[in-house]
Amino acid sequence: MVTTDVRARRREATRREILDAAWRLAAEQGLANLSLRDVAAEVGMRAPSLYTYFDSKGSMLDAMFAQGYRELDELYAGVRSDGDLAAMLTAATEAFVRFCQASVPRYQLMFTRAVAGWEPSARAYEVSVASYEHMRDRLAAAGVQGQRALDLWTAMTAGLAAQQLANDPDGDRWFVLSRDVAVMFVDHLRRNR
Amino acid sequence: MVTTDVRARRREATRREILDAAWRLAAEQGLANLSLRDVAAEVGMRAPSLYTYFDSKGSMLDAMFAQGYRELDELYAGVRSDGDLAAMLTAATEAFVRFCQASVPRYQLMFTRAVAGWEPSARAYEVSVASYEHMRDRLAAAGVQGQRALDLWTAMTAGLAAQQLANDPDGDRWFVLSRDVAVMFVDHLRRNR
DNA sequence: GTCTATATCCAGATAGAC
DNA sequence: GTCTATCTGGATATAGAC
Repeated sequence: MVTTDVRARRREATRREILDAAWRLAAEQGLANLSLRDVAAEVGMRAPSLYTYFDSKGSMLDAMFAQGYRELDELYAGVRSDGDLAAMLTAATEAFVRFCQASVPRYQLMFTRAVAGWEPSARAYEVSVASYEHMRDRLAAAGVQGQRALDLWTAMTAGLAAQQLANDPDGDRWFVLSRDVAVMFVDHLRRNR
Repeated sequence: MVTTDVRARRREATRREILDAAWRLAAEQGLANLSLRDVAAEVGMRAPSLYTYFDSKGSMLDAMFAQGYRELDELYAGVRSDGDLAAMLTAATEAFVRFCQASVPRYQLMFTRAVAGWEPSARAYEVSVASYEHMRDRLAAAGVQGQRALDLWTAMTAGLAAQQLANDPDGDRWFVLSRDVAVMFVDHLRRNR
């Protein structure tokens, strides 16, 4: 049925519009203060109409959460891995810090528990796990092997981003340490081999 | 006036009781869900009575925030600094991760923006700055000099704690990397001298 | 698919009696 | 200093008309 297909596309487009509006408002007034009323108003609707597109506020947040991890996945996929390891890790770290700076609410939704009564559903969580596994495999191929090394790495990149956002959200203070972290880490790997 | 003094003490004791109750409830039901009604009930009062002891919910959170940084300050003051640098940094990192694990709401209040409409007042913020400066001075005395090195250090410890709380709140998975981080960092300092 | 109207609930804060 | 009663505002979600 062609008409059904058209309607499905239209529906998907509206869902996108709603999510875009939600991100926009979250950036303006804080993720924790995001309300369905405001999101609806932002797309020219009233709150109850949103329930045509999402089962609940939680399922809308689920969609945003999964979207964030798909974006991170794409970002990491674009990091060049043909140079030496330190160069690749530097690029990955810089990309990650910029990714976090680009949208504070996205960062909060993906990496902190900033929304009061919500946590990602199992379905949404799977997307984040897939993203993590892709990163793990790419790093392993580049020479970062073992859970312990990977944990050390994620802690350092998470720390850079956290400090950058908390203390210098629009600046470079921790971003510029990306290369130091990468070199330090590569030296650490060499020493423990 | 003796009576006034007694009343001031009593008042201070009640303030303590209220803060203890707030921490307890925050641990049970989440910092973001903390309400004055519940805190009041926990100490056997009704919500309006709390306004005798705190101007607003925000000022209660301010007191909790400042309390957290005073506790962190004491913790760091107790870290032995007579051994070699790597040993001291390992101890400091382990202490910090345990400090964060000991109270998730305290961690959220101090280091994230987990409460919707609140941020620390200027007075409360000063306490956190003082704590930071003490840590900075202690590290400088031990051989960690310069803003860049300090920023690198805070990022790594913040990252360990963040990953530990997010992915293994009651475990050791990132805690056990404290020594690796310390040694890695000391090597980095030596190389850049 | 969108609306109005409403149910239900909970929050912080204040007025004023005792 | 503590209470009851209330103000004010906001949230998610549902019922049912159009």
